[in-house]
Amino acid sequence: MGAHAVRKSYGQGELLFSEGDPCKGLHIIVRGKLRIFKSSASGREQVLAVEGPGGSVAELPVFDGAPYPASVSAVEDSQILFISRNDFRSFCLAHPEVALKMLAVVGARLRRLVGIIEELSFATVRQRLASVLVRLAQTEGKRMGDGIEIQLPGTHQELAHQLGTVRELVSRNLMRLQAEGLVEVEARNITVLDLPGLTAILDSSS
Amino acid sequence: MGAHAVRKSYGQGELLFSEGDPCKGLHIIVRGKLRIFKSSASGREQVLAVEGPGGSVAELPVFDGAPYPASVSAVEDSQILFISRNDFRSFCLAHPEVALKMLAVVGARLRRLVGIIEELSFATVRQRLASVLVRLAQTEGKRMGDGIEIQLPGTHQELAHQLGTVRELVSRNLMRLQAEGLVEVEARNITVLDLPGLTAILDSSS
DNA sequence: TGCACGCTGCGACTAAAGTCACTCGCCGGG
DNA sequence: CCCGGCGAGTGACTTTAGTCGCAGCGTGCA
Repeated sequence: MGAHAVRKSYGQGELLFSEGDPCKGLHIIVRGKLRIFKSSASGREQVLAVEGPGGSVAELPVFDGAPYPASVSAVEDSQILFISRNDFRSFCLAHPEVALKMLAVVGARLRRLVGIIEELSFATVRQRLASVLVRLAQTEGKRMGDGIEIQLPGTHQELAHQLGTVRELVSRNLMRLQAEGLVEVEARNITVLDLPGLTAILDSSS
Repeated sequence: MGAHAVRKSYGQGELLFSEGDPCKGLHIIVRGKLRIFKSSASGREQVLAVEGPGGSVAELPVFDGAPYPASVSAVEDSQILFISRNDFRSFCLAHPEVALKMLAVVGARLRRLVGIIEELSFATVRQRLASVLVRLAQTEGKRMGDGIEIQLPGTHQELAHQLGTVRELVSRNLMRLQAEGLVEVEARNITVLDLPGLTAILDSSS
């Protein structure tokens, strides 16, 4: 009866499973950070979500039994709680409020995916980049004398994967924002000098 | 106690609700066809899904109470069964298996969204177009002497919205496929002459 | 009959995205 | 100390996407 959970550990960069693999069960993050992503034949990647402690991964195939629609890897060393498909199903049937909770979680993920679709089909790389910079500035930005200091979560390559583009465009667009006086770039540390100006980029139709 | 459902009717093109509206409840399609879509400031649209009879719409905000993430309009005259948010919630709590069913439905939608993201970030307009042609040929295509006859579900404009692009590109790419001898275009009726060739477009990395 | 409107086909153009091929600087291991 | 690898910057180029403006065509309706 007690949820039969198994503890698992993954090292940085390790793959939990790949797109297309049959679904074994639900993964809950105890410690660390996971990256859900799609990869293309030509080596490109598109990150769908990054989940931290308390988050879960692969909720959906648990319910329809179909294979995983995307791959998941560990961004950093992580500890995972694993619950098999059947155990979780019966747990949901016994506790309907848990099922509703799951619906809320899946709903939130759905919203984020819709957001990604919106950005991919309506926004330029420049706008998407500005978008993450604004988000970073608003959440983990440190107010300094001359602006807000933020720091990129990973390499340009990784950021490119999140934006659905390539490294060079990230680099170039960052430089362009700097040339326009909106930000100051020093490697991975960025100072946002003109947040309103940066925000204005988000809804410029031209 | 019995699920308090209301019948509603919508004419062709009518809007059921817009992105950002507060969520009232769940919509189930009795007859007709609904289109879930996002629209941008500059008038562009991206179709997220088209649902037919038996399908439902706006499942997710029912559970988290947040506003609708996208807009929904009727593609053709439609009859809808509407269930208010609270009625449906309590119904789910009383019948856990219904909640699980909903999870499966939402899961399927999630899968489709992931598919859209994949196409948007990895595939060209040409490939996406070829993709829908192949899908149409495989589902509702009529085998004729010289090929498979299919017919576009709507105008080029509408198809463009589904592909996340503009009318002209649909027109041009169709013409190009014709020039290459893969299809024959006569207005909205298309004859697929070389299905393997068309399929080959889908995974050409260059 | 003919006019208006919606759908489609182009041509020419601009802009954005992506590719290739390199250079440079930094850091860590041999 | 030198080397190798990785991340980053950059110029030049190709390809794809998107924009603008307009012409042709059919259908329906006055």
